Amino acid sequence: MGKNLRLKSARAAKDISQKELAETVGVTRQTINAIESGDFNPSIRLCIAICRTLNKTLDQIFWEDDGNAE
Amino acid sequence: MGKNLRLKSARAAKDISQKELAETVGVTRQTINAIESGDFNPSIRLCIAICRTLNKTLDQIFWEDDGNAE
DNA sequence: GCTATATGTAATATATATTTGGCATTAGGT
DNA sequence: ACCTAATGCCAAATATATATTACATATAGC
Repeated sequence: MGKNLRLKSARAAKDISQKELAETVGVTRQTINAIESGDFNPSIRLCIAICRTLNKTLDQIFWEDDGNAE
Repeated sequence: MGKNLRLKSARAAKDISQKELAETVGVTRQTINAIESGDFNPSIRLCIAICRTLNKTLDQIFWEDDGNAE
């Protein structure tokens, strides 16, 4: 499963650590780390919470196969 | 938790039954029913599979809080 | 009235997301 | 050299998504 580099990048763009993001959305750091690593398959509500924190939408962070131009 | 009427509506627009959608995305009918009923919190991969089947994006079916004009 | 399809819902079982706790590495500051 | 923050990863425990089976209702066609 591929890494989620868009998540990692959006988090970096806001200068938020994995730990901070995790606390903000109410999960543990390991969960955020696993999502970025592509190790699993988070729930939609968690995805929505992450996107809100990073000021992105679901399509921008989790949708695949379209135009993901940098 | 609110019902997902956008999902129900998108499915109706393609004239696909809960059972057909379930088989297409590889889950059971009860799972699709529970998502439409808002009873739980599906995984992002399942959401993506549903959206692909219905020719919609994540934002169109699962994103909340923006402009959802009918 | 009978049969078939579509839907809503419930109980129990299984798979997996998520937590907890821990260890290792890297980079920065003192 | 030491300390701290940030990250990657791992094993075991817990919470919850999902499967399985089943029952009920409504509608449509025969």
